[in-house]
Amino acid sequence: MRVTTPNSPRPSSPGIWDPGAEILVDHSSPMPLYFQIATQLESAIDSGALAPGARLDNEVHLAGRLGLSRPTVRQAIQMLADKGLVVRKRGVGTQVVHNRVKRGVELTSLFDDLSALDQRPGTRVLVNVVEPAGAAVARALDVAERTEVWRLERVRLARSEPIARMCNYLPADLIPLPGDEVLETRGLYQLLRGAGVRMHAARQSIGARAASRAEAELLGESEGAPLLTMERTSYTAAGQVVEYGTHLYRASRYSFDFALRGTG
Amino acid sequence: MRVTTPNSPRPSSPGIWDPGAEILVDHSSPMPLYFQIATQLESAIDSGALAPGARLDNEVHLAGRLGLSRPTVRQAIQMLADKGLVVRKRGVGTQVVHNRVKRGVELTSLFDDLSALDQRPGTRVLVNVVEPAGAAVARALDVAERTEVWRLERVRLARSEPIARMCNYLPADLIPLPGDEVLETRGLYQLLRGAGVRMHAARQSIGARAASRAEAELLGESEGAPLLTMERTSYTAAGQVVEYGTHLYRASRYSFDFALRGTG
DNA sequence: CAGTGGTCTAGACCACGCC
DNA sequence: GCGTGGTCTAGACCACTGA
Repeated sequence: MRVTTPNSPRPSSPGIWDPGAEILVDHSSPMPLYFQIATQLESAIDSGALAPGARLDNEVHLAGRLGLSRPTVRQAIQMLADKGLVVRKRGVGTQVVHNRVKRGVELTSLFDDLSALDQRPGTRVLVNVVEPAGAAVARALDVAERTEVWRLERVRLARSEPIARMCNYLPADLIPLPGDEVLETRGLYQLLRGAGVRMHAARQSIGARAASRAEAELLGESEGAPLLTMERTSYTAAGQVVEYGTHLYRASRYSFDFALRGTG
Repeated sequence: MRVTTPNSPRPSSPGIWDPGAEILVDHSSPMPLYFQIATQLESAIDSGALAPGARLDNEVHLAGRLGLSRPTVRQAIQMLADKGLVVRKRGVGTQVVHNRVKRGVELTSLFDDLSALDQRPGTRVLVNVVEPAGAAVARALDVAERTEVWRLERVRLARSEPIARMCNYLPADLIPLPGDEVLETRGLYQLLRGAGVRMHAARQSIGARAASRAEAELLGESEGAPLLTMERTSYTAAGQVVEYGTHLYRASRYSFDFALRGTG
């Protein structure tokens, strides 16, 4: 997608990186133009071609150079501003942020997180059944009581050591039920994404408590050790519940890192 | 800002609430038009006038009724969609979400949270000094070592019971240093907002550990009790560090609830 | 098929920050 | 003053949905 042009035909002012030279738009692509621009600018920032503090070419120039209207270019840059990658200041310009806030691990799964950290994630499947929903689960999934739901209970391993115990409930008709062997090599969110289920939002609650004897044994901790608890309900864009889960993490081995944005 | 008109002059189609009848825009106001619209629509949703599932008037009609262009109206509705209050579907329309995800407690302070819950928050100030930054604090605040920083240590109370111990570091020149008595009645974020400091993003890490003897005593727990730990760095829109804090919460009395949005 | 949101254009004026 | 982003207009065509 990104094309590098080592020498700009006309050097721009010192300190101002000229994105026009490295951005190409494809009018025949189904991908929106503003998205094409944003993607390429983001790549430039990720790769360091656009270093922190670098000023972007201004909207009007960039639009002219790309042969696009200003609103389109503006929409692209706004995407980056919303992500916190650049800062816009009226009368000044747009700059790549200095102190980049780590990309929020929003709506990712533990499996993804561990994969990204090269922690060799593994899974032990304890329960993988379809059963009628009890009252609490029915309320959480927003379905009628005794509706068939998919119940999943797993232990997550990293480098062969237990990290978490995860209990999940999902609508039974959401995706074809995978066998245990599939669940052992793929995260739940990975499976959902693969089946075209797209998460859009989630409600999450994080707390802590002391480990019971059984929990301690399962996770390789001692009784009374602090555990992180996480309860999460995930939704599609249409507001349908995708998944309800209650997870238990060893506090000695895991913490939740994330980025927040905007004052609401 | 919002004006209620009890009787619509011309009843709209059944099931479709006609926002045009209740929305007024003021072209002379310094508040952007799209923001005026979004605010009033949000009020209608909050108040229940726009019930979950209700369809909004479409963009073109609404624009015509308000005497505005479609992009302006669209920007307003997009704000609500970004907040997760409405769902937009091409070929269908815009609906108020059924399963409303609780407003994320993004970048709020514990004091705000407790105030909102009517928990009668209080504060005991343990430390309130300006001192030279050590290596770790200097790195966290992104300032030179031995720069003067404001150090704050407090115990947060709710209904006169201790809930958390909070340690914060801030650039000393950010706001005039308040006396202890001010800190006892106002949250830190409240003070910062009042001084015009606007938080834009934060990096946060939540974990858990067992209470030491001193911590247990301070918080009214027993030694070894599980505590939630939170470490946070807050930034302005320009990427400057506003505050670095390490907090300790009684797990028996507090949990972090928040909403996540978008798949990143 | 008609209706909806998604995208895009080619301009315009304004408010703000800096010089 | 001048350049910047912030806002706004009045159209346009397209893709998708549902009847």
